[in-house]
Amino acid sequence: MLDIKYLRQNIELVRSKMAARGQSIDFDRFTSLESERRDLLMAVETLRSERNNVSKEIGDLKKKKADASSLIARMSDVSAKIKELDERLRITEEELNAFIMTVPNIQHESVVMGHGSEDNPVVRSWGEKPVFTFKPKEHFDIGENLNILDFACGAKITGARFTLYRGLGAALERAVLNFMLDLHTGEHGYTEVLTPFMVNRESMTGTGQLPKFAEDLFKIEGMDYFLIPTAEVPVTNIYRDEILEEKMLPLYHVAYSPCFRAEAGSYGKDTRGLIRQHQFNKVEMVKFTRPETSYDELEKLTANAEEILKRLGIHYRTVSLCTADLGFSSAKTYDVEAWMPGQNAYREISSCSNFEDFQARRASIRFRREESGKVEFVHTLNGSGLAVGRTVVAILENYQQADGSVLIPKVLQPYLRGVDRIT
RNA sequence: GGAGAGAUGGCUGAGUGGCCGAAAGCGAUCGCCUGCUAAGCGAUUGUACGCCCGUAAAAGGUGUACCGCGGGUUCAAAUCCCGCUCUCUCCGCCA
Repeated sequence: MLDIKYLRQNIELVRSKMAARGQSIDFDRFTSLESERRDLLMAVETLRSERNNVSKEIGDLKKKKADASSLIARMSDVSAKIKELDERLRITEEELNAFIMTVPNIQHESVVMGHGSEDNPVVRSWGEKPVFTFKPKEHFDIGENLNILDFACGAKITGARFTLYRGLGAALERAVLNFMLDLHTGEHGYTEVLTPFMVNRESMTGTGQLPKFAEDLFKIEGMDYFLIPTAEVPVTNIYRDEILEEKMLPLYHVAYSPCFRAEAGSYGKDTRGLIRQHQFNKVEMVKFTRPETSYDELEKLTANAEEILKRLGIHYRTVSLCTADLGFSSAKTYDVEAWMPGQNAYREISSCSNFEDFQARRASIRFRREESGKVEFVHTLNGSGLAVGRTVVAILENYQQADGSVLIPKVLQPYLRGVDRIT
């Protein structure tokens, strides 16, 4: 959510920023709603002020046993008027709120103008594509041949886009996520949290999934709870409606969670394999920072995600999302894309974003400056570190051997009781 | 699932219709005192939104709202009434 005051004063700037994102926003409607709100507010507050004053007089008169009936009659009218204006104000604020909730964040000046993912500039890459003496297979073939991934069984138990992992497949998934958590907590300074996997409506609204993206969520029947699409939601909401001390910042949290996504609108895309599931595991990093450090923190956060792939020995590249590809709440996003030899493509395995104060304003997460005592919004950032299922895909495809077996990267072997190859 | 108790500021806790944005204590900040620390004394101590004045930004003044959330009664609600949520205790069930 953008700052209403900022929006009011910078309409043209915001308009051009939104145009670059391919969004057209009806700012005339905003302007008229906004001035209507202020007019109504002023009117209602004036009446309230009168009522407060006269009510005091009535109290005094009554104490002196004097007659207050004419004042009471007048205030009765005033109260009725207040009620009526209040209702109009409520409706206007609701509309204004609904409007502002649908305006995306303003992108950082370093974000390049583009029309789609093909315009995302590559900012760096690491490692090299492995060379195979045979035609590398896709992970679902490797996994099924080794009997560690069973897509048919996942479909039987639940439905499409669910998978059963068997034996060393299940163990590999667990090894990968433990390795990630240990690295981020042990070397990168993150504090681990384990959160609820379903959250209420306020939490979903705080991080921006609602009201705009309800169709992407799974909702619990009979309750106003939702399955989380990412640990970002519960972790960011830890500090919802709080004022933090400046010296607490920056706060680093890392959380494992399963992620549940309805994947509405992605029919026919990545229908085979682990790439696009209704349920997948992810290790998520979340930061709360002072505004002046958030872009440095974004670089560090992205480096923390990349470090996982370096240690696993998987070639990747990092792209900076262009205006058209940038998420709703994000001011700047780096995607880390791992090389997947079976697919002969780079696939997103992490997405690291700086939301600046966009989420913090929605979720009301603030901090008090030590110097001035002033309250300001924090900046929130988050990034996958990494998507666990897709990391397993990358391992299977990059470490596959001619005989169909898969080597286990050295760093994971301690997490697999020393197993160095799945056969 | 059944029975009961509760929700007030950073914290503890008073407040059953007007003098309550809210006593008192603790904590915090500033000042005095002091060789230093402690003690003591004094002052300050929420957030949001609007308006005025003014500014590079601020400061300042003023109004309104906020005592779990939503509604109602009343000239007037932290206080009375209704609904909801959450917390705690006991019973049942359970990993």
